[in-house]
Amino acid sequence: MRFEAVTIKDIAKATNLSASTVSRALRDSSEISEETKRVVLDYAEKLNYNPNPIAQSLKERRSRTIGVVVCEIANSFFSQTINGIESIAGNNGYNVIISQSRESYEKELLSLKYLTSRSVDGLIVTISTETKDTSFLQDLHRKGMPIVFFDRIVEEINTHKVIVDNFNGAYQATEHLIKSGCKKIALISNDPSLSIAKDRLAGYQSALLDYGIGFQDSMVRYCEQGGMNATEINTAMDSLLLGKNKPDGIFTASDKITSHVLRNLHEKNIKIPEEISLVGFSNSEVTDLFAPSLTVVTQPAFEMGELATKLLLKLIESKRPVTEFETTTLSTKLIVRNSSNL
Amino acid sequence: MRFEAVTIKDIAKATNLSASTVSRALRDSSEISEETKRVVLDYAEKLNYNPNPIAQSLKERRSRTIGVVVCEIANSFFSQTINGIESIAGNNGYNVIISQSRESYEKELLSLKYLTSRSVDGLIVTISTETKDTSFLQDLHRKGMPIVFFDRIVEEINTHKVIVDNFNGAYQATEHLIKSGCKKIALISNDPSLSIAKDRLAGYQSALLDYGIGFQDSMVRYCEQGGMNATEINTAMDSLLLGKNKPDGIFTASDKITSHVLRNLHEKNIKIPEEISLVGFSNSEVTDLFAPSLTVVTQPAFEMGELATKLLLKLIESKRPVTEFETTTLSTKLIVRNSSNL
DNA sequence: TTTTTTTACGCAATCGTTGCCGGTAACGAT
DNA sequence: ATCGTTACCGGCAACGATTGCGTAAAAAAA
Repeated sequence: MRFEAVTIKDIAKATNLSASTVSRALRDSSEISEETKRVVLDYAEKLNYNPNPIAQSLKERRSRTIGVVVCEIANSFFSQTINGIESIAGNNGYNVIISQSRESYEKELLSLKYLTSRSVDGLIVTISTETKDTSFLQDLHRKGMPIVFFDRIVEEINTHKVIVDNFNGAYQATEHLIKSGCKKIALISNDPSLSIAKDRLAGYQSALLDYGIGFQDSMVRYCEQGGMNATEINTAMDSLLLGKNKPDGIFTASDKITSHVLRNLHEKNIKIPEEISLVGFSNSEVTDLFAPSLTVVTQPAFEMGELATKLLLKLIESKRPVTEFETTTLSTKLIVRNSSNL
Repeated sequence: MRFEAVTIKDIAKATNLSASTVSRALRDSSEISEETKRVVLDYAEKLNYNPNPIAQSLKERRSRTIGVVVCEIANSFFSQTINGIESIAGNNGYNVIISQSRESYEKELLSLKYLTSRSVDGLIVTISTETKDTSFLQDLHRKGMPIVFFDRIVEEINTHKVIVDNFNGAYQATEHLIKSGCKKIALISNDPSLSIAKDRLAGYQSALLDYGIGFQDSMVRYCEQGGMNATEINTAMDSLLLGKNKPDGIFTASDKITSHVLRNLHEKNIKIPEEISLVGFSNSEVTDLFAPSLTVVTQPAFEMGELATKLLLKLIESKRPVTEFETTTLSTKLIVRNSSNL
């Protein structure tokens, strides 16, 4: 079944004018008499005419569509970002196609190929935890595809980027654990190849150093799949807790990891914060309801989405090739609750 | 800046063939010699040619795009549904444009107008809590736009629908509360004009009846904004708890309402389940981590999305107007945890 | 009245792709 | 030598909207 829309030709036939005149009348050209404009506009109104965006896209060689590649929609941080993206895009007449990588390099590549073959005008991307090879993105970038990275950025590609101060967010979280009395603080993070993982590790290390606690590699666990499956995190937890150097505080570096770790601690009947304090990155809106309520580092996800989109639109709508790029760093926020109380 | 793609004409020029021959060679037509095909395909491969979907859309008068209108992406139930939608759509070469109503009739209308003006081939819709007037949707449907409803369906429009057995889900939840010893069970639900609210109310009433507990209107509260703001729910809770007939069990009929009610009970320092038991619809993946862990009714959101998309594609790709429509009802699942323990 | 300017509109091409028709060369059959 | 067939390929038109260019008619200037 097909939905037949009104075209400019329908209006032309009905008004006994040419398509060009109708087009110009609709776009309020000065070459058309007021009289004719009124006739055309009235008729267009009556028939509920809408210009066919596909035809316009073909003519203008642009789709007014931006592609977004995130790891997972059903993740508070990303869904909030998408909210921000859609709000700005919508206000500027752009639509958004979202694609998920599910932390898989292969799916990410497929997503990117799909989006570019759908001729998007630009891309907003956060790379998957598996991604080591960014040559496809580099190719796209070289060929002139506007790209903005957020969250997990690709350092070697020079374009606009939107991130939070991951170093400082991690520093504050670790510092908070230290001030809460923790002496042996573990870090459970994403794959260390990710930009965010690097920065958060650095912040964690720096805080330990500043407070005279030595950094130990044995206190750090990396989740190569970014916490997509619980097993990975449970393994990390097991090895961490069964060792001789049992931590009294855990800093988790992502949304998924945080909730999985909390679940694991529950299963092990470990008291929080009495035995182990827990602080994690999380943008979930219900961490205050957790048992115990979670001390979290939150990111301004919505603003990040807005900003990334504004930057992308600037790239897309720029007349000449852009060579000056900016990396915007927003602030995280530490919300202290009961999983880390003194 | 613009991203210039390779076109059929580029290949035609380079191979000294006509555009039509190239087109046919690429589509493996029998009218083209194997020789020519190889030349064309090799060249296309080398240049990384992709057919321009916009031009194809214009030619074929279809966009291979489906529009989705949900209330909020950042809601577990809907993001899981979107997952299902994207998976089926992607596998069939369709892309998905998502639009949010944020429970506002006005935004819903704007979303629908936007999507249809972007010439989507079909729509997957769940209506907002504010929506009373569905004439716009009816118009679209009458004009032949394929539409599939899920979750909050529009009864008066005859098309495919995907829902869960809301009656039974509510019945089970209420029954469970009764069997847990609750005598005075409150219901906090969405606006009663919504199909799901009606069905869940009916299931709740029926369970009360079956177990010899009279239904009292005073035990029911409706949230006209669907729990988009906490105030509305807090007001409902205040009036419910301050009355002489204080409930000993609460059944919440949506994701958002459930977590807001839990938060409200915490603020009031009410012990769960000792003072009040709580059971609610929720598709959040972390309700097991709540304090206390929540007894919930979950919906197979992903499958609903998949199914809705399959049905929509069937509508879109049907040669003749479809007149026979089906309403598929999936099952909910009651997961008993500590917010309602005996 | 004649010439110039202005007004208002149509024609045709374009974007990339594809369906339809037509054309040509090669080859075998008559 | 002529005809018919087959295999291959090119040209044209169209999808819907836009735009440069051309032009008839009306208005203004001469």
